[in-house]
Amino acid sequence: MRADARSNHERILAAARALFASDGADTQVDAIARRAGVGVGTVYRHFPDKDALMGALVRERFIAFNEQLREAISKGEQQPFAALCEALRANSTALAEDAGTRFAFMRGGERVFAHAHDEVEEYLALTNVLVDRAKRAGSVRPDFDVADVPMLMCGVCATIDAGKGGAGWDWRRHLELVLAGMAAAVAEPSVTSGGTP
Amino acid sequence: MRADARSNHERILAAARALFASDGADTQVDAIARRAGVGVGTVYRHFPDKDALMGALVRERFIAFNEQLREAISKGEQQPFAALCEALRANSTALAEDAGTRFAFMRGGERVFAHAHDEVEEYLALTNVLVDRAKRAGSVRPDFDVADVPMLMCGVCATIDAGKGGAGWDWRRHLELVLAGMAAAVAEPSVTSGGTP
DNA sequence: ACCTGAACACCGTTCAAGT
DNA sequence: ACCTGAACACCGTTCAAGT
Repeated sequence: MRADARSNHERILAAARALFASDGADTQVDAIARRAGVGVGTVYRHFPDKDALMGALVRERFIAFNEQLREAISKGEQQPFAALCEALRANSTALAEDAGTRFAFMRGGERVFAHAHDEVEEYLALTNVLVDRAKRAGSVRPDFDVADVPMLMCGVCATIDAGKGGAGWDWRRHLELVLAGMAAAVAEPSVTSGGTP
Repeated sequence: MRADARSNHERILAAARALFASDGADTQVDAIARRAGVGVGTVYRHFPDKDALMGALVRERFIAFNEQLREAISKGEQQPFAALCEALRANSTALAEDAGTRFAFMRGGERVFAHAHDEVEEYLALTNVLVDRAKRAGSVRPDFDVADVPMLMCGVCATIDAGKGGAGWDWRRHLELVLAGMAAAVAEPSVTSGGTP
């Protein structure tokens, strides 16, 4: 790729992240092109459509998530559950600081996540290392599954977004309640008896 | 309101719910009008814009939520935590069966929820009755707050939607983990020490 | 190879004319 | 009072012309 093309590629992504963050659903491709200092056609040369732009943001985020997970894996051998919690806190904090990517997470559908397929697979594999260790140590409920992690994190992400919008919710609280639910604590009879078997 | 106008009003809402459910973000106002058997202008006569249409769906849903809460309040005097859990399960199940309203919940912003302001207030007041009873009974963590309920339910709603879209997530599982986190269980030291104070 | 931006297509919203 | 739908405005995407 030519040097100017690579520079355009990066500037378009940065512009998209900034504008999705500030304008959300009102973000226009024209505005992204203008902010990146290129013509609209150039945006479409680098990213086939708006979904691909959002997909690229999601992909970058998962690459960063995976880096944080690798760090937790290498540092947290002695306290597996604490390591898992710290990794999820680190992931959430990063997401909380990146409203543009959050927009892509929440508003992009399957088509958007498809652009990050490999990175999501790696995310699950790395998370599984942490979950598995914690389960062996007996500090996570035995019926907990790796697939529960993105499910619960999707909920935290929804709270981050809604929380900034006037509702005044605290995603850190949401995350801590979720971590408490993961822990191998003695749940009340009424909880464990009432749910899906 | 004239009888034909009231009938149109209801048919437009039903058409919107059905089309938001099947077409999501691709739902066109023209299509809603066609399905309701009216002209576009009539849609705009009843609902000033698309947000108002979504807001009406949200409003109807909260009215139904509140009915379910009142039922749980009147039936669950003896087992306050079980009553709270049952109410949240009933709310979630209703939402899981109404993809059109879910779309409005997730994609509508503050402007959409503003159309249901009073109903949301009542929802919080009714939920507080259940939470308060359970806290007095010692079965919900003492630091739990009513405002945590919509926050956590927002997460469950995100899972319902994402779960139907190929990810294969089970919102019932999400809800049960959330209920376990609400319970006054003995959390691991590593959880309680690491979060926001 | 890559870039540009005018032109096209699509859809939310309005409003003059109708009952 | 309420309804209709053609017309307008706006924005995602394309593509012929340029470097």
